[in-house]
Amino acid sequence: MPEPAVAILGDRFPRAARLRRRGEFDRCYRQGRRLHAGAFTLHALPGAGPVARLGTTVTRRVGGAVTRQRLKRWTREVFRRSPSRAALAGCDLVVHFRPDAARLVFAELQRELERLLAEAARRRRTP
RNA sequence: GGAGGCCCCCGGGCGUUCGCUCCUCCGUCGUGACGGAGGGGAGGAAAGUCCGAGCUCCGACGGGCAGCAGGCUCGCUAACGGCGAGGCGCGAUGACGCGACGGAAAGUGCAACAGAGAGCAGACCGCUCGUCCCUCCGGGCGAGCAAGGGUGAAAGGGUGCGGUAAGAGCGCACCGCCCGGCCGGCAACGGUCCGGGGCACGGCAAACCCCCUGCGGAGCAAGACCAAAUAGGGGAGCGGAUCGAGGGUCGCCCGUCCCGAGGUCCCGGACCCGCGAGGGCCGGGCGCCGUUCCCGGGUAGGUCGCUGGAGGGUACCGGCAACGGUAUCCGGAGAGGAAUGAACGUCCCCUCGCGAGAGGGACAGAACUCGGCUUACGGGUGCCUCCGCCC
RNA sequence: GCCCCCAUCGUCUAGCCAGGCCUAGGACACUGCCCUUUCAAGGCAGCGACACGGGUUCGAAUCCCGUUGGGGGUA
Repeated sequence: MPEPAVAILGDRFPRAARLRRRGEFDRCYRQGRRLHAGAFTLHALPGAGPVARLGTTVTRRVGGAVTRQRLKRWTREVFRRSPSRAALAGCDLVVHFRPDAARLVFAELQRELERLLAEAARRRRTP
C-alpha cells in the first residue's frame, strides 16, 4: 500500500507527521530556513516525504512544565488545522519558543504561526 | 457578629465537534501498518528530591577502624528522621501549638566588651572593729565581712526571723535542690507519707568529644535480551589430589569462601632404549569435530524491564489511637522530542454594570513503583476557644 | 530523569572549616575635592554587600533546618 496522502490525512496528526529523532531536529536547525515571529522561530526544511512533519522545542527558561506543554499542544493544534499544511508536504518544521513566549495566548499564537506557515509555503513554491 | 484553633472532605459537572495515546475485538494488505467498533487515559500535592523501602547490577560474607545518620518513653510499621499515645520543657487569655528532648559530678576547649572578679572566683564603691592623724568634714594602717550598690548574657540558692562588732546556711521555718527508700506507672516520669544532706554540682555538646542504635555501593540513563556490519576472525579451557606466589569487590585493614601462574605426586603416551621387570624422554599436547568461556562489543537502534501493588472501597471484630485481622466488592494512565488539547453551549461561584451583557475561577503535568516529610494553592462541612452584643 | 556544588558592594574576591577583634577588608568601577592650561596618571574623602525565612547561642556572614535562584556532571 502506498503512503497515505495528505488529503487522506485530513485534520489528523499521527506519528508519521511528527519529528521524533534528535538528528531530524538538528538537520532542521542547521539547514532549515528561519522565519521569526515575536516569541518563537520556525525552522523549515523542504524534503521529499509525503506529509509535512512538525517538531516543537521549548526552553526551560520559558516556564514550568505546564506552560511548556501548553505551548506545544497549542502549536500542534494550529498546525493540525492549518490551511498551509498541504502545501508544505514533505517539509520538516521545528517551532522553537523563546523565554518571553510564556505571555502568549492561544489566539495570538494561532495568528502568528499561521502567518509563518503561509510564508514558508509561499517561499517553497517560489524559491 | 468578630478574631482564631483542630480534624476531615472536594479539586468543577453535563453535552456537541475536530484531534492524540494505550488495550480488546473484527476486516484488508500482510506481520506492521491501515480502516471500523467498544473501553481506559494526570495530582493532592504528580513538585522539591529531604528521609525510608521494594526492585536490578556490582561474586557471597564476617570482624575491627574511620565516616555518616539518628537520639525522652512505650507502641505501630516492610522500613523510616514517619505516625499514634504518654512524659517533661517552652509559648498563647484560651482552643491549642512548638521542641536536634542522651551525657557538662570522663577529658579538651570557648565566653568579645564591661567589670575588682568569668571558674574549685573575687573586693571597686561599701559595712564593722581596733589604732593613728585631724578643730570639724574626713583620711591612713591592721583585722574581719560580702548584706547593699555597681558591671555583665551569666557573679557559687530565694524569702523571713534569729544571730552578730558587722556579717555569712552560722542557726531555724517555708519554698527550691541533691541522695536514698516507699508508692503509682511496662517505661519516660510523677507523688512527697519517710529518712539523710546546709547546698556541693554555673553555661555552651546545631564546639571537639563520650555513650547507645543503625548504615556496603550504585541507581530503571539500574539491568536483561535481539537482528545486522567490521567478521566464515582471534584466544583460552574441557582427569584427580596436594602445596601455593598472587589476584579479586563495597573508604581503609584483617579473615573465610572464590579465582588462580606454577610446583610435586598421581596419571597418560601410538615416541626412544631394553627379551623383560623397568628406565629415559615427552606431554598435560597438534589438526578436525563437539562443547563452555573470553576478546571483538555493548555504542546508535529495537524489544523487555513497565505496571496487580506493603492496592483501594465497605462492613464487622481487637485496640484510647496509629494500626491490625476477617469477609466481600472494585480493577484505577503507561508515553518515549514524550499522549489529557482546542472550540462552543449550559449549569455553579466571584467581580463590574440599572440592564442586555462582559471578565474571571488557584497551585500546578505522571516517566520504575510504593510509605512519609516539606513546600505551593482554591474552596467547603463539623467540632472547639476567646472577645463583644442581645434574650 | 538521576547525582553533586555554589550564593558576600555595580564586577572580581577575602573573611566561614575552629562564632565576638566585622560598624564586613581589598582591587576595579562610580561621585566629589586637590594637583594640571586641560585630560590621563596620582593623592584625599565618599557611596556601596553577607540571597530569603526560621532556629541554636549572651552573641550568627560564620553552626543547623527550610525556601529561592544559579552552576556542573552523567547516555
